[in-house]
Amino acid sequence: MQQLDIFSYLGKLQDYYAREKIIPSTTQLSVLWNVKARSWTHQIVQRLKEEGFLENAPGGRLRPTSRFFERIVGHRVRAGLPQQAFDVQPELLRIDDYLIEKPSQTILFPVRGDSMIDLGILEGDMVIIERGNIASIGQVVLAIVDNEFTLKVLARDQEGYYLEARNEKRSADYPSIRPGHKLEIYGFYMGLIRKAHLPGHRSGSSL
Amino acid sequence: MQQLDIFSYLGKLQDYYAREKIIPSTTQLSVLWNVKARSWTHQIVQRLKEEGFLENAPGGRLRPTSRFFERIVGHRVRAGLPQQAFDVQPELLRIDDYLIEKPSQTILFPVRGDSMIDLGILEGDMVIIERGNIASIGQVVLAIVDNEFTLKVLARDQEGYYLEARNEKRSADYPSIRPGHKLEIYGFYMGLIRKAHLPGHRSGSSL
DNA sequence: CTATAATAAGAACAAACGTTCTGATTTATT
DNA sequence: AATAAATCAGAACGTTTGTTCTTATTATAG
Repeated sequence: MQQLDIFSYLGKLQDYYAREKIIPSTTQLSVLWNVKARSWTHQIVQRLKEEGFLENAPGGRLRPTSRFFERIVGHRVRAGLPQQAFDVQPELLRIDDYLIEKPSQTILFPVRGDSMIDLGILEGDMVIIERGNIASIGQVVLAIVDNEFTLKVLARDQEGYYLEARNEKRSADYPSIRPGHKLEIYGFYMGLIRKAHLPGHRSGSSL
Repeated sequence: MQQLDIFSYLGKLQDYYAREKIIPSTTQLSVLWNVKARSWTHQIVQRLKEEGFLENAPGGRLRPTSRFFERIVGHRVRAGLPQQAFDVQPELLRIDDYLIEKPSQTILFPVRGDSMIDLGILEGDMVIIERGNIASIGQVVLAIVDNEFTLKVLARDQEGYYLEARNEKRSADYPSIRPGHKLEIYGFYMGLIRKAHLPGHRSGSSL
């Protein structure tokens, strides 16, 4: 008997996907894999599905699963490291996938000031905002106050809704904001991305 | 006459793609877009191709271009609310491009603990690490200490290099780490991504 | 060698596909 | 009201699709 070497097929497909960002049809897979019969290609695909590398998207076409992209760093680098890291290399867009659920209603917003520093939101960060105006108390929202956007925590007391900063040290500088008549909420804080500002030159000595 | 509102179609497709990770067939696009005639769907697709949001993969199927993933960046003042108008081009950026310069040398790393909280790095964040071992003093590095990854600030005094935490409040809990004989640096902190934990539901999907 | 299961190929088919054509309806402008 | 372009719909085409069936070839264990 033999053992079908799933992984040689998988490898070729992974390389193809890295290039073309798409899983091809059975016919094209046959070419890619040097398999003469589509039926056999189909068989291999079935195996890859059983192993959890592929799955059927609505409509029947194939798409990669998360296993398809799996690659543990520890293996490549150092055997036996307890914590795993995630390799981003094969599929760049996974960060985008991870962060954004409704692209059409999402905008990025640069943060100014340190009024939300206690939540780890720093000046220069890009906040991910999803449009919507049904907010819960305690949620971080992007509100419009005096025709300017401001990122604050939505709060409420007997007098009604208001906006709170989150900067304990400078709480005096960031008093709660009570809207004149109506509180206009533009969207919700869904997360953030930050680009570290590196020290200008990398002159350090090698270790 | 009229103006075909490309962006309403594009938005629906972007949301669909975020869910299903695939561009569907013309037939399914018709359903998604509520268009009765596949011919008209085909027309809209042509327009999206002309605008550079879609392209044909080998084999003829559609795939998203990099423009497809561009996100709108908002501004401080309300004046130019991002309404996706044609006349005023909003600023766009791709999250992955923005964050990652060298995909092949970049990994993501989940943060545990609050030892770096003063730098706005919280538990649950994903730190972006670029491999390399030439570090500058003051830089945040991912080091390997006792066979575990740890994120700390690289420092140096007359005795040599060591690692510092950044948590003023609990500085007693995070003493500086002096490597036994050799300090092994895995990579540098290049930024981070954070998914806000919303009140109620939605725990993160796997990356 | 023989038996057996994995591997490979081909033929065939209904369904779905991308595309083109032709015609109807809507819409804004004159 | 008349016009012209944009929008929408339906039908029809040849091709590719995913899938199943049947049959040949290989490799290994007994």
